[in-house]
Amino acid sequence: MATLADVARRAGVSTATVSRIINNSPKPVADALRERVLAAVDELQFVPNANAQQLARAHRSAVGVIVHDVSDPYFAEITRGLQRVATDHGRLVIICNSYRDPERELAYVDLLHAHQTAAIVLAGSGYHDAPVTARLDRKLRLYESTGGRVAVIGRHQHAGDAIVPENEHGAYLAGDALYRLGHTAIGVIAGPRHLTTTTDRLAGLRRAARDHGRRLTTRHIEYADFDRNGGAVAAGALLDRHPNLTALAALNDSMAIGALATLRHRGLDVPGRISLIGFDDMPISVDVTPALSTVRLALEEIGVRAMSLALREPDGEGARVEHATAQLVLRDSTAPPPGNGTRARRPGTP
Amino acid sequence: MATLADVARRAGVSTATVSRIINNSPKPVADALRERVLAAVDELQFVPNANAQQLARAHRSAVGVIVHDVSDPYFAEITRGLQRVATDHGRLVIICNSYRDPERELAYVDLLHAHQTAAIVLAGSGYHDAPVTARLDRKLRLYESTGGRVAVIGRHQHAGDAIVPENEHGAYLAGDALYRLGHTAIGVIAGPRHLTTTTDRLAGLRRAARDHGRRLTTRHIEYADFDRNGGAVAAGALLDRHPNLTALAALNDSMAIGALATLRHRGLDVPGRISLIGFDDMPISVDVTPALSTVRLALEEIGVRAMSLALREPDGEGARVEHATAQLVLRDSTAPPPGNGTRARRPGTP
DNA sequence: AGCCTCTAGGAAAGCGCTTACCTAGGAGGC
DNA sequence: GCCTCCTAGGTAAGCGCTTTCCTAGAGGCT
Repeated sequence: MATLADVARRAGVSTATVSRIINNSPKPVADALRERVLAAVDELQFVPNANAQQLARAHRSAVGVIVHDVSDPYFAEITRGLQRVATDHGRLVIICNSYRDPERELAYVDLLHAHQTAAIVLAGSGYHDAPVTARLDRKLRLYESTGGRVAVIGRHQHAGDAIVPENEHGAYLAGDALYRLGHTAIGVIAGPRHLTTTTDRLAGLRRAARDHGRRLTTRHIEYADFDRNGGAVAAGALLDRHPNLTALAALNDSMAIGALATLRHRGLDVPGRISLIGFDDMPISVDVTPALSTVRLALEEIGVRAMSLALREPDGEGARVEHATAQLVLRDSTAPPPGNGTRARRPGTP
Repeated sequence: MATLADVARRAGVSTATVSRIINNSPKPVADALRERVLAAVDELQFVPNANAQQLARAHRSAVGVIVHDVSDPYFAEITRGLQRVATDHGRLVIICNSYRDPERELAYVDLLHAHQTAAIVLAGSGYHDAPVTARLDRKLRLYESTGGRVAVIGRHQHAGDAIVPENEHGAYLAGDALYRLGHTAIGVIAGPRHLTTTTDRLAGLRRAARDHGRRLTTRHIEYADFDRNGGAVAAGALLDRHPNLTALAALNDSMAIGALATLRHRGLDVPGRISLIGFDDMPISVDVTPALSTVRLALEEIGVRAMSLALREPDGEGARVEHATAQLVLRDSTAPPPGNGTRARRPGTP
C-alpha cells in the first residue's frame, strides 16, 4: 500500500509538498513540481489513508445517522432527505440501524463519537425508559461538548437540535375525521407501548374522541410491532374482540397495510363495511386498494431539515426545535359507517 | 476531549496499561490497577479515538456497502440481509448511496478504500460503459491488492466474489408464463438501457418469445427509470402505441406497481383485460390489488450471502461466484387474454 | 553591488493510539 | 542465601498524515 512518503520519494519532494498538492492547499506550488507529484500519485495508485488524515486534521467531516431500520419505508424516506443534504455538502454519511434496540442505539452513539463524526442525527421514536433516556442524553451531551453536532428527529428529550413531527395533532386529525364521518366504534392499532411515538399518537386519538364526546377504552387499543405483520395481527385481534367495529385507525401506514390484508382476508369491504386510516403517508400508500387515507408527514423533507440543522454552525442561541406539520389526506379507505345516511365524503387525493 | 494519556495520568499508570485494559488484551493486569483505570475512564468519560486506533492497529474492521439507493425496497431488503450478517460479526456497516451514478460509485470505492474498511460490498446493476467499468475494476483490484475484500451483487464483471441473480432465467420464466397463458401481444417495461440488469432480463424475455415462435420487437419495449414513476409513464407510452396489448411485463416490481396505477387510471381491468407481471417480489407486491405476479429473488438472503462472502477468509482459490435462483410467483395479476377460451390458471400464492 | 523582502519548499513536531521490547521485582530452586 | 526465571507494567517507536515554522534562494530596490 503506497503512502504519502512513497509518493514523495518517487517524485523527489518532501511529504509536505505532496500533502499540499493532493489537498490543494492555498500554498502555491510550482507547476512542474505539481505535475511530477500528480504523476507519481497516479503511478503508485496512491489513496490517502483517511484515518491518518482525520487524526492529523483538526476538523471532522463525516456525519452519522442512527435510524431504527433503513429498510422501513418511513426511515428510508427520511434517510433519502438526510443523504441528499449531506451529499450536497460533500459529507459522507454513515448509516446505522438500531433495530429499535436502545442499547444498540447507545453503542452507535459511542461509535460515531469515537469515529470523530462531525454530527449525529438520531431518527426515530424515543423510549419510555427513563434510565436509558438519561444515558442517551448524557452521551449526546458529552459528544456535543467535544464539538459534535446533534440533531434528533421525532423525540422531545435529549440534547441538540430537533425536528418534531406533529404526532399528537396528526392523530387528532385522523380521529376527528373518523368521528365526523359518523363512526363510533373505532379500534386502534397501536405501535409498541414503550415508544413515545405510540403514546403521542394515541394521545391525539384520545383527544379527538373526547372532543366528540367519546372515550377510547383500552380494550379498543391493540399494541403491536410497527410493521405490516404487526398491523395484520392487531387488526385480527381487534376484530375478534369487537366484531362490530366500523373503523380502524392504525398508528402508521405499514400497520394499516397489514390490517388491510387481514380485512381483505376476512372479506370485510373497505371502506363499505369498515373504514381504515393510517399515518405517515408512505409512497406505497396510494398503490394499495383502496388507496389509503392517512396523515401526511413530509418524510423526505424532515430528513432534509434535520440534516440542515445538523450541519449548521451553532449560533450560540442554544438548541433549535422545529415542528414538522401533519396533514390529513383522505383517500379511498375511509367512508361513513354502513347504514349511516350521510353521503360519502371523499375529497380524494390533493 | 479526554485522551488515553489523560486517563493514564489520572490513574497514575502508563498509557500502555490503559490501552491494554480498555481493549482487554490477553496480557494480565492486576485487579486493583484495572479498577483504578476503569474508574478514571468513567470519570473522564473517555471515548477512544477510533481514527487513532485504526491507524495504530493492523487489522481493519468496518465494512462498506455501496448500493444504488437504500430507500428503494429492492436495496432495502438486500441491505437488511447485509446488515444482519455484519452485525452478527460485530462489524460496523457504512452504507453509501450511489443513486445509479457510476462516478459517485467510483468515488465511494475510493472513500471506503481510504477509510480502510475491511470489505466493500457493491450491490446493483452494472453499466454498459466500458471505460467506467474498467475504471471500477481497476479500483476494486487495487483495493483487493491492499488486503480489502470485495463482493458484488448483480454484476458479472469486476474483481472479488459475486452473487449473481438469475436475471435472464427469471425473465424467461415470466415471459414463458405469459405466452403459455396465450398472450401474444406483450409489451415490455424495461429499465434504463445502460444497466446490465435491463439487458439481462430483456434477454430472458427474448428467449421466451423465441421459444414460443415469437419475436420481441423494439417497438414493444419501452425504456424508463427503474421506479414507480418510470413504470407508470412507460405503461402509458406502450398502451398508446399498441392499444391491443393484452400483457405487460415489467422488469421490476416498482415499475409494475407504477404500471398498475396507469392501468387502473385508464380503466383497464387487470388481469381481465390485460395481464401484468413484475420482477423481484418486493414485500409490498402482495398488498397491491390485484396481488402482483412476479419473479421472486430472495433479496434479503442475497444480502446475507453477499456479506458472508465479503467477510470470509480468502482461501486462495480465487473469486467465488454464487448464483441466486429466480422463482416464478403467479398471483392475481396474470390471466389468459380476454376472449381466450383457456380456463384461468391461477396457482395462487405459494 | 549590497541589502532587504518575498516565496517556494523542506524539516519536524505532533494527532491519539497500539505493541514490541525492556525492566524491575518477587518467587522458587538448589 | 544466591541465582534464575517469571511476570506485571513501563518505555518508546511507530501508524500515515497535516501544518507550523524555518531556510535558502530569487528578485527588487537604492
